[in-house]
Amino acid sequence: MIAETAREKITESGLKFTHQRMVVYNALQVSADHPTAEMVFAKVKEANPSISLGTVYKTLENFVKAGLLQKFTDDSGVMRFDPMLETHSHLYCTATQQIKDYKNPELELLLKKYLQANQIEDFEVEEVSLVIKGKTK
Amino acid sequence: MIAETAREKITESGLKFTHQRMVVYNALQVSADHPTAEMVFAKVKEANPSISLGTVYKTLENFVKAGLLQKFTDDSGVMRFDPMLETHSHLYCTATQQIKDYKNPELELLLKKYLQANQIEDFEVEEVSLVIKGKTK
DNA sequence: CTGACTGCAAAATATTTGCAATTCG
DNA sequence: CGAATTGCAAATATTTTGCAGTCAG
Repeated sequence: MIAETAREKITESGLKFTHQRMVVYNALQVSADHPTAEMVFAKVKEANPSISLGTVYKTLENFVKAGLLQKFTDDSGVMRFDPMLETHSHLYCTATQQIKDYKNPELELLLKKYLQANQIEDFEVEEVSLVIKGKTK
Repeated sequence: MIAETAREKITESGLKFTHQRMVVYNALQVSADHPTAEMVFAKVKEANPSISLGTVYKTLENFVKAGLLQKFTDDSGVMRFDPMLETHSHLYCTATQQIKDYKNPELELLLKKYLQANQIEDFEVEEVSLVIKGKTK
């Protein structure tokens, strides 16, 4: 049951479980795009009309800190939230501005190995973020 | 002479040459970090105290459109401007939030070749943007 | 019961826009 | 001269913050 998964994940991560957090959590799990705070707010209002935008912002920020979400900013400077936690790349369509996840362990390994073999001067690599820009066919 | 180079580059790119554009252009050429519009404004005011922030924004945007600069947004959603036009990666220090250019043709070629050999379904790659996160030693 | 969370509104930040005055070619 | 550019201020957009009231544990 999806409500149960949400409750587990939220409490496991050390956060208090609330109705607002549950609907925000569920909205993100089913999102294919990488929604902005406003997009999450719009979607979540259907299930919980009294939720406020400020709460959505705070909730998303708390989820990121708790490790339930990742966030990044898109080319126009707006924050995007991503429920995929494993290492992955992003495909950015320069025509439609859509952002899709692209998971390719082989590519990730290739990069990781290269950076291990070829140390960068005065820099200790923690993680790598790859954005592939192009057009959806 | 630096003023001459600026004039050439600006006019060659099809833009009208103005004093404001010259100082903005020169400020970026000598910048090592990837300045924000505000940072450019602060630096440029020394050479041209009457310049306005709006003009700096418009100038930077025009330069990007004309192909004289690249821009991207950092993790906090602020726009950064980069005078390096060739393909390159960025080193992002998670401790100091500093962003440095990292040019490595071998790595770029490796990525390019991999993506050529392994086509992504329904997607035509145009360019690749790599951000390496970690800590400056 | 108590600290954490919510809703609301105001504030802070970053960027864009409109327009009259000015400047480049 | 005419079109493009500038400076300034007001408008937008996004995100953060403060605080009084509410709720989960």
